This record gives sequence, structure tokens and C-alpha cells, in this order.
Amino acid sequence: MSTIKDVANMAGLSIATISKYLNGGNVLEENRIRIVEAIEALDYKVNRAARSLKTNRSMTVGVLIPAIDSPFFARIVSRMDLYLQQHGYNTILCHYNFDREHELKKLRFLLDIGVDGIMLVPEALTADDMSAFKEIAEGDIPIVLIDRTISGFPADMVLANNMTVAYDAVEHLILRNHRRIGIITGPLNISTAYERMLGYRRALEAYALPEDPDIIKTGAYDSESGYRLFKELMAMDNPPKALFLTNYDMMLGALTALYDMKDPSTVPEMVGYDNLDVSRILRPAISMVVQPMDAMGEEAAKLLILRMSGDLNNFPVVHRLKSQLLIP
Amino acid sequence: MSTIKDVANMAGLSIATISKYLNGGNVLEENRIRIVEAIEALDYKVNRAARSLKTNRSMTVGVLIPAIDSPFFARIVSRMDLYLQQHGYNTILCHYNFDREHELKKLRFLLDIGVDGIMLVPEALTADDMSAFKEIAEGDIPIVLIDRTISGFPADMVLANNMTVAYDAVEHLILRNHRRIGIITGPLNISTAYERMLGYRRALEAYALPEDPDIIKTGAYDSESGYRLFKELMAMDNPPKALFLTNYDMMLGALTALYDMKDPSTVPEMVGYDNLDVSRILRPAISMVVQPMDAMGEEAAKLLILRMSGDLNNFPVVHRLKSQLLIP
DNA sequence: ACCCATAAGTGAAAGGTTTCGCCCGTTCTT
DNA sequence: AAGAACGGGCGAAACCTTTCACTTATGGGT
Repeated sequence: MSTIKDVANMAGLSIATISKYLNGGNVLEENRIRIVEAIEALDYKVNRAARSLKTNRSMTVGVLIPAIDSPFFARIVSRMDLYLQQHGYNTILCHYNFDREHELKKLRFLLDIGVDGIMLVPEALTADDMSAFKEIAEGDIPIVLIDRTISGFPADMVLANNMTVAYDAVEHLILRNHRRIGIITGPLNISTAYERMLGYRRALEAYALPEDPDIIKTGAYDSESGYRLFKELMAMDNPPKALFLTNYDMMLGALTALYDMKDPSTVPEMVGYDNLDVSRILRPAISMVVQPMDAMGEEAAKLLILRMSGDLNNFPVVHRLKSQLLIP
Repeated sequence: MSTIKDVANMAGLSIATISKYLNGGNVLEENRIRIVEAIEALDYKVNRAARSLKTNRSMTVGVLIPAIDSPFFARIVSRMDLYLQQHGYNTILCHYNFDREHELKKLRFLLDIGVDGIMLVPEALTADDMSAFKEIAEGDIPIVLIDRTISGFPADMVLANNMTVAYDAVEHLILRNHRRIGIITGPLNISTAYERMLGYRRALEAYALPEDPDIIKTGAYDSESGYRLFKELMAMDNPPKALFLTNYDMMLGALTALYDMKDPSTVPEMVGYDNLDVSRILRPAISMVVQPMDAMGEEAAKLLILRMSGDLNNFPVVHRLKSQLLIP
């Protein structure tokens, strides 16, 4: 492997000049050509370790999400990654499988390996947890929260409009003449679940419908709980005639339960969440809330790059992107 | 940030000794304790850039897959990542969106940033392309191919048993008394598609059934082609009564097409691929080939770690892991 | 004709780690 | 009891880049 020194020798210039060129500094056109030629001839590549050692920057961002095999997060990350790569950053993708210990450890890990910035979809972390990371708390390492907030912790965020779209979803069911509308919600300490629940409540309130705690079920955002809670609902004497399923996995579980049941006569009308592709192959067809995954990924990437470049204007910024309710 | 020098001072030992300890060398118990205490007190972290600079190793593996938002690849990567992390490696995940230029560029990129090893799910790369990457060809940087082979290019591989499970799938349809069985296959230059096609052929052959080119459709492993080809098949005068869908996206497309059609009377019996969760919510229920994603991820990780540690025994090794045909 | 401002280029230090060759003291062999 | 073998420890070089402070060259303004 050739080094910057070899390039300097071949081009007849000093190391410092080559370095200047490599980092975007001004160089005489004539010299520029010779440098380019030398680099080409020697197949020179910047040694990133040496560069990082000097600059204390790794041009790497850490991405921490609950699970990688979720179409929602995967899609966000996919777009985000693209944008970051185009701007010279690598990404290291970690996931914590919905486990709090893991979440803490991975976050620590990302800091330890020296990422320049962090994208986090938090689950169980509290504001206290976060302030334990002094690098983050002191703003040494910028962090952008995606999809979910951490209550009491000030941070840049890119979120979806959970409350309003949940309102729309439930209103849609109300307008289709349902008066008894159930919900399977996620853990209410996760902000998205809380907000979706809030939208549900406000829609009922707006149409002066009563809230029945029996048909408000709290799951774990996973398919097992969707399955179980759906069965519980359907086993009631007076099951809901309409149902709002508030994330992809729970929707999957609920539908699985539906098809496992003997008697499909009492199928409630449903609004699902997160996956348009799958909704297309469902019978009966169901309405679906679709979140702006691409926009979220890109917006988060832009914001983090801004912060990593040192621009701390308007901190903390909150982006609320629009989800859509799609009705077949 | 404190350095190894600070630790040495505080522990009253030389830098070399601290380094030895950090890298697993033997140290007097008494000294070990003092080192541990000093590290604790100073909150010392190894500077990875400096270490990489000396060792020429980054403890990073590059993972390159066609798309991140595919449940099949996501699941493989998820497990692989876990295993690699447990063994001290970071992963950098890239995807090329089924685009050949992109694939080449990303591979080059991974080499440039100095990964220690590569996991590749290839799509359009040829043996020629590969040998262009002389570092790889010369075995400087180990590479493990996952899911697909590159014909003519010797490499370690972790594959699924596409041919035999495709045989099983088609045999299953035959045993259910179908004589006219169609297939929607992927691009035949992708090894998995070729092998699945081969299994299809051999099953027909084994039961002395004729091959009808009209009901053998070649798609692009994406949902658009699944959609289109399914419609083509169903529009035939004599459509197949059974159908083998050979990957997840094409299955999704085909089912979408099915439900878009007015007349659901002529639904063929189908065997799909890759996603058990989704298969559970389909009506009519369909059989499904499920690949050993977790095992593939873990096997690949093990193999690559072995190679990165310098053990080149039995090169090239091919692991064939068993897929399962699940019948509802 | 002189000075100054600016642009381009340079030498050398610094960044934190690993590793090689070497030394010292202890234990085992004979 | 002398010497070999070995475990533990050390000093210093090397890895490659960026950057600071400085020099030299160029061109413009008066």
C-alpha cells in the first residue's frame, strides 16, 4: 500500500501539499494534475485510521434500532444510509431486540468505538439513562431520535404525526357508522403508542362516543401480543365491531389470530399500520396507516449531518412528518 | 480522553506492559489489579484509530446485500451481526438496490475503507468482475458469499438447498394431483433462481410430466414482475392449476395480482417462498418454502471469522443449509 | 520602485498504539 | 552450585496523516 509520502515523492511536492489537496485546499492547477497522476499511478488510498487518529473524527454514524427485521425500520434505515453515504459517512447499524440492557450496551458500544453521531430509535431508555452518557449530554456527540421521543430528554427528533393520523383512522371508522371501536395499542411509555392512543381518545371524544376500557388493549408492539389480544377481544360477549391496530407486528398477530379462528362471521372492520404491500394481499382488504419512512430517513440524515458539522442552531429541532391513511 | 500513557503512569508500569495486558498477554496478578484499577479510574478506552493504524486491522466486516428492506436478507444479517459483534467485530451494512453499477461501487467502497472481511450476496457480478478486485482474488481480504454463487469464482459460500427444496415443493403439488404446474422464476443468471428452476424441472421429469414453456415465466425477483407474470399466466386459455412462486417479492406481487382480479374462481394452488409470517394471514392459505435464515447468518459469520483469523483450511468451503417446505 | 497583501508550498511535531529486541530475576536441571 | 530456560517487563521505533507556524513567490496599489 502506498502512502501520502510516496505520492509526494512522485509528484515532487511536499507531504503537506498533498494533504492540503486531499482535504480540498487550493493547489496550483499544474501541481493538481501531477498529484492526480501520482495518486492514480500509485493507486493511493487515504489511510482512514491515520486520518482518524489525527482528526478525532471517524466519519461514521451509529444507528441503533429495536430490530432490523422490521419493514418499517428497515426502510427508514435504507434511505438514511443512502443519504449518509452520499455525504461521505459510513453507518454502523446495531439493533437491540427490544431489550433494555442491550439497548444501553449498544449505545455505550457506539460511543466507545468513536462514532461522530448517533441515530437512535429508543425504547426503554429514560432521560436519566441518557444523561449518564456524558458525551451525549454535553453535546460532544450529536444524536437524533427517530420515530420516538424520550420524555424529559431534549434532543433533535424526526417523528411521524402519530396523534393526528390515529385521529383520522378512528374518525374514518366512526364515519363508517361504527360506535364500538376497539384499539390494540403498544406500550404506553413508548411515545408513538401514547400518541396513537391519544388520537384514538380524541376522535371518540369529538364524536361524543363513550370510552370502554374493555376494548382498549395494551400490547407489546409484537405479533404475539397482537395475536393474544385479538383473541381476547373476539372472545368477549360484546366484541368491538371495528378495530384499530397500531403497528405492523401487532397487526400481523391479530390477522393471524383472525384466520386461526373457526368462525369468521364476526370479522371487525380494521385499520392497520405500516405495511402497504402486505395490506394489498389481505382479504378482506383493510385500511392502513402508512408512515413517511423515506422522508423520515432522509430528514434524520440531513439533520444529523448538520449537527455533526457543528451547526447547533435552533436546538432541539422537532420534525413532524405526515403519515397517510389509505383506504382501499 | 485518557491514553494508555496515563494508565501506565498511574499504574507505575510501562506503556508496553499495559498494551500487553490489553491484548491478552500475561501480566503479574498484582500488576493486573493495578492496571484494572487505573483503567477504571481514568475511564480509559483503547483508541481504535491508533490501534488500526498499527495493526492494519479494523475489526470491521463489510456486508453487501441487494436490499435491506427484504425480510429474508434482513433476518440473515440480523443474526450474523449478532454473532460478529459477540466476537469483537463491527459490521458495516451496505445495499445496492439490485443495481450492478452500485454493486461494484459499494464493493470497491468496502475495500477502500479497509474492512477485514466481506459478506456478499451477489447479483450481477461475474467472475471477471471479482478478479478485478485483486485484493480479494489474492486472498488478502476474505470474502464469504451468501445465498448465491458467482459462477467460475472460487469462494467460501453459505447457501440454501434450493434445488432439493424446489423439488419437494413441486412434488408436493404433483402429489396433490396437479399435472399442469407453472413457475415464476427469478433471473436465471442468479444461482438461486437457476437452482430452483432445476428442482422444478427434475420433479416434473421424475413424474414424467411434460414441460410447457408457456407456464414457465422468468421475472426479476421483484414484486412488479410477480404481479405482471401472474396476470399473464391467468390470462392464458389454459392457465396452470398450480403455481410455484420462487421468492418473497414475486409471491407478494402475484398475490396482489390475484386479489386485483375480478374473478377469483380460478385460483391456482400455490407454493410460496420465504415468509412464514405473511403466509399465515393469507386466504386461501398457501404452502411455503422457508429458508434457514438464522443458520445461514451464523454459519457465514463463523466461517468469515475463521478466514479473517488466517485459517485457510479446505478453501473453498461450501455450506448447504436446509430449507423447509411448510404445508398448512 | 517599493511595500503589502495574498496565495502556494514546506518542515516538523503530534496523535495513541503495537511490537521488536533486549534485560532482569526466578526457578528448574544436572 | 552453576547455568539454562523462561516469565515478566521495558524503551523506542514505526504506523500515516493533519496542522501549525513559517517561508517564498506573485501581483496590485500608490
